[in-house]
Amino acid sequence: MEATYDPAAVEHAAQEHWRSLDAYRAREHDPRFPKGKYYVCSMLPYPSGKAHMGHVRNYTLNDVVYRFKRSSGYNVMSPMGWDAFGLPAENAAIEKGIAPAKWTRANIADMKAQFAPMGFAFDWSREVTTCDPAYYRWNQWLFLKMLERGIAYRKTQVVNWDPVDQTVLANEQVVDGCGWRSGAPVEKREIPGYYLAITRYAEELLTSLEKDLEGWPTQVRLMQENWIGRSEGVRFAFAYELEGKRQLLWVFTTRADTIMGVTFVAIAPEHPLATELAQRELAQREPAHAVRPLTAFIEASRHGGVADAELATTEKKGVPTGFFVVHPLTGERIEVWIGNYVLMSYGEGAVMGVPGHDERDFAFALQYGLPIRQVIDIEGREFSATQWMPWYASTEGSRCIHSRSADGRYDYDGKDYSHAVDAVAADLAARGLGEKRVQWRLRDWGISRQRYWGTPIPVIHCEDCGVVPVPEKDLPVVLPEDLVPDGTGNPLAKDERFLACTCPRCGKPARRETDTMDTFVDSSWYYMRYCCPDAAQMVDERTGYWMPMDQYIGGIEHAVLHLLYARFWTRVMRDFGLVAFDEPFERLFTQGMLLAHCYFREDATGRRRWFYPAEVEQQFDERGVPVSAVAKEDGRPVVYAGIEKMSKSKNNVVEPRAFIERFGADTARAFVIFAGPPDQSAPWSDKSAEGVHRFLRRLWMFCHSERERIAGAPRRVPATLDPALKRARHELHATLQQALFDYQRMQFNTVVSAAMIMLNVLESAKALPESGALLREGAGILLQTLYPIAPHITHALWVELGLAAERGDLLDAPMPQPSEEALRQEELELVVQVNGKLRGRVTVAAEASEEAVKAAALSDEHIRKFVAGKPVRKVILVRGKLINLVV
RNA sequence: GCGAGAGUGGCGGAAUUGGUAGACGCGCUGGACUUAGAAUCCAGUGGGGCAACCCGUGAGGGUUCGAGUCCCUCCUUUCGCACCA
Repeated sequence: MEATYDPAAVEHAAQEHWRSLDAYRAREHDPRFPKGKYYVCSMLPYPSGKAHMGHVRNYTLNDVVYRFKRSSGYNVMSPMGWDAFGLPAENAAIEKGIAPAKWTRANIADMKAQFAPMGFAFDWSREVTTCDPAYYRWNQWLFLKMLERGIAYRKTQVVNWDPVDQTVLANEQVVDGCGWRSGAPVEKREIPGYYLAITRYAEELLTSLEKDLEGWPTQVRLMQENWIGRSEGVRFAFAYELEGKRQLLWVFTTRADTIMGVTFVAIAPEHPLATELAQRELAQREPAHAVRPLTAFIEASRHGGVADAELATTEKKGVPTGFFVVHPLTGERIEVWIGNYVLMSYGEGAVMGVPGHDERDFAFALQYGLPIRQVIDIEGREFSATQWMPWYASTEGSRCIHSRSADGRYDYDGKDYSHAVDAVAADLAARGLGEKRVQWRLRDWGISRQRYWGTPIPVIHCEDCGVVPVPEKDLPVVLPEDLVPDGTGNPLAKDERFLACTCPRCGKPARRETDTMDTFVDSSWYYMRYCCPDAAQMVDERTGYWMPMDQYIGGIEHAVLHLLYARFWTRVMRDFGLVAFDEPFERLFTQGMLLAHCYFREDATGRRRWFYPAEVEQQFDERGVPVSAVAKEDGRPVVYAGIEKMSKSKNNVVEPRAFIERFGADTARAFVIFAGPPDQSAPWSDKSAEGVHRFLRRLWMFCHSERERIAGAPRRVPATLDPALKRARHELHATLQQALFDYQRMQFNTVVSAAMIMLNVLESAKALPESGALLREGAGILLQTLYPIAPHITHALWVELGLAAERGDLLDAPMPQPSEEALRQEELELVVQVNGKLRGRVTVAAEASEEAVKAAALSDEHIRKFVAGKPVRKVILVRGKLINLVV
């Protein structure tokens, strides 16, 4: 055994050992594991080409779960793959002139090589790469199935359009109303595309959140709940006449109790009625240069961002149409306005305007001088038509007032919120003008992208037959991999080889669809493909064995996108009989980000130069308070800018390679685990990481120096021990108990602490006489406790101490359990409180009665001083902890 | 604006159910070993006080024998949603 710890050699040897065993290959129904399957998986990475410490943290968490569960007797499977389609590859192509396929595949190879030294227990035989035709053909296949059943459908809808890049942009890609790449003002445009009917599953996706996902963080469940956004209300109509025909203008409201307070109706600029009225305006107001307010307003709202946050802060604007509809209950004539605050995509794209009891309507009415009526009263509070008060919109303790129609037919005065809503809904229903209705915020999932690097949507456009699905036998529709996008539109649209095809229905020449699928389609089911990567179908019975996944690990940023789509996709697969479960992820763990310190120096022009943390030396005063930081290169000061998310622009992305070369993967792994609770963000710190390295080195030294004694020691700890040895053993087992509890609840940072405590205990016990057996037992417990976090060094020491020969490979050695006997104590030290304040300690027999403990406490002179002869009114004894004397 | 979470030493963070606040580590101080440094080891390290002791978990109140933990009010902060009718 080497006297000094050499991480590179140790890690290389351990990895070679496990590679030779093909140790991480998971097999269905493996008889070696009595407890059955356990599927743990991390969200698959995008192959950017650069591995950073954040990856190390994420996959170490995954790996700790893998190893702990395997040591606990489970047949564990932990796969890995690549989210290989997407925009960054196209941008790299534009920048460097490389085909996205080539760039992506090179990155995958690179990243895989960078992950290798970390020693993660991935079953690479199950690797999935989403840009492989063998994978994405099943995206296409299921899409065709959905098309058949109407779950996928084609429609034309308003989207964000970048006029320079010639593509649709997602809401997140619109920055200040402009395209994030081109900088051009984004337009709203009606574009045909494919949608998946996720709203059909809205109810189920919502109720399942509470029913089936106890293993998910409440935060994520809440986010999904809000995203799905169920609201109960009333859908009703205002009647109107246009060109001699009676028509209905539908609106949705959750406040039907305020229907008597309607003073206007507002419709979205994209509302069909707005379009129609604008056309009438065009027809009426010749010549062409005449002022046409409706057309102008609609046109203006077409520009400008549609990002929701931006809309929320935009001033409320509108235009009166001069067109009137009839209030369904009062018969009043109500003017229709076009309002920029009405969303076409929610409800009916039209709302009743009740300025008295809706803050937005209030602001709108105030701006345009529309009447404001109070129809709700709360405990007689004063209502002002010039000043909005939050209680105006309250439903709590509300009563309807001034809510009688002129003819007396409808009267809600005195009714509270829910009775009024019921009555209004019934009255509307009786007239055939409305009914109660549940409205969802969730919208169908638009999956068409005018992008090259994605799954081709398998449809063909024929002049005669229209849109024709590609027949199943012709799948996959393979994406040509040699195209290099140049930033202007979709290169597929210019590629004749791809475009040209024949119509499957009539055989005439036709054109292929050039839109590709949203990459969230790829990530909606890859974790099922891991179970059967070579299957000739989308999934097979092996998926039934591994799924649902036992533990999913990933970032919270996917709370409403990927995690919602995957739940939806799973249900679609279930309804097609492909799988037999509703929810894909039994338990979800959202890991925190890894942050890093950042430092900069400003030059004369105010430009900041950011220093990589390792280039900076932090200086402290005599109390340990940081006072200044200097650059190592010139010793001159730099400005400390705090702890931030790792980013290229702040030059604080810590790359694992150099660190691992110096300190080893075990140190990197143990530090990212030790740095803080796994579900919270934690800062990377070179100094602290070195502290963890020191611990591993001490562990190595300890095993090296005690190796002979341990090897020659009895395998069982003697039944009777010296008090000092007994205390040490007690602490060892109590710490183990704590560590096992922390593993269960995924609080791995304190497991590292536990291992450190164990080493401290052993270090002080080694000098005690007859400590050999205890050291042997303790070293075994320590190595097994630490193993899931730092597998290489523990494996090496396990072998060196002869424990492998005795108990087999560390991989499958069962986790030790604390011994009852070691945990039992004959004597306990109790804390003595007087009136709840700590005043001393007494040592008593474990079974001592309350009276005995009290007597022992009172016999202590120090404690008597605080009791000061006063009568003890009450004694509270907490077994094994403390006694409190109340005087 | 709405919703959720978090505020503990110089720093990262501990403290299963209300029961010894600050585990473990970093940093810092002193010492040992070294020609010297690095490394390592030993001791100390919440604040105040010579001491007995007092004060301390964002602020203020409350419940309790006892509160970092429970309740109320407020402040700060992070995250999510954001004209959803």
